[in-house]
Amino acid sequence: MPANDRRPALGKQLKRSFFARNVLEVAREVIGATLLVDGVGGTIVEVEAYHHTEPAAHSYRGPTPRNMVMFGPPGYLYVYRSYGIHWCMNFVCEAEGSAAAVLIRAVKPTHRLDLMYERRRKYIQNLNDRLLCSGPGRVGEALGVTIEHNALSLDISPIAIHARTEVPEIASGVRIGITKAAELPWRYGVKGSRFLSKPFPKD
DNA sequence: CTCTTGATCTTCT
DNA sequence: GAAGATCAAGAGC
Repeated sequence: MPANDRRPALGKQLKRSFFARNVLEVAREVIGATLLVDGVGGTIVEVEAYHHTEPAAHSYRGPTPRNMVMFGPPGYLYVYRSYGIHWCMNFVCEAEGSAAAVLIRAVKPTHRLDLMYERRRKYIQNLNDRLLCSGPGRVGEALGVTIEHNALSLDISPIAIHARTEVPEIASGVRIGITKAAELPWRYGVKGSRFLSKPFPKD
């Protein structure tokens, strides 16, 4: 088994207060953490940061029914519908009113792959480990996240996030699929991971 | 490998 | 009416 594929030890479970600081710091530090929803999930390998001061964020134009969780306190889950099809998950960060969040873009599956395969088979025929959670929509489907999970606390069941026990080598780059504030290098990930939604340049 | 298209929810123009 | 923090399938090279 490649060293890259070991299941890392679980660190202490992160509390809501972990998210009450700069969204870029949180984005870097959750890389390598283990995200579980009802015991299903794995290692976070790719995220992006968003903040209400830049136009790519859903919160840029102020609160709406969809994004209001972003304007609330940090340490909660913001779930939104993407392209009318997918459910994408974010960790709300900083402070009430900051409307900052970290989008979970890719996870290396380590826990309950059986359930992930069962869920993802509904959307794709030729499935493999790499296709389970390598993209924000895929993460939502594999982990069984829907609008029902919107505004749930990040430190209370069914959600658990465990701190990393080793610090991976982190790559950063521009965010994917946006046209506004496209120059900000607010995408972070595990350098060279095969579970990224897309490689980083020079990976 | 790249390109195109359909899926169809929320928000903005 | 159009665009968007996306994904999968199919065509073509």
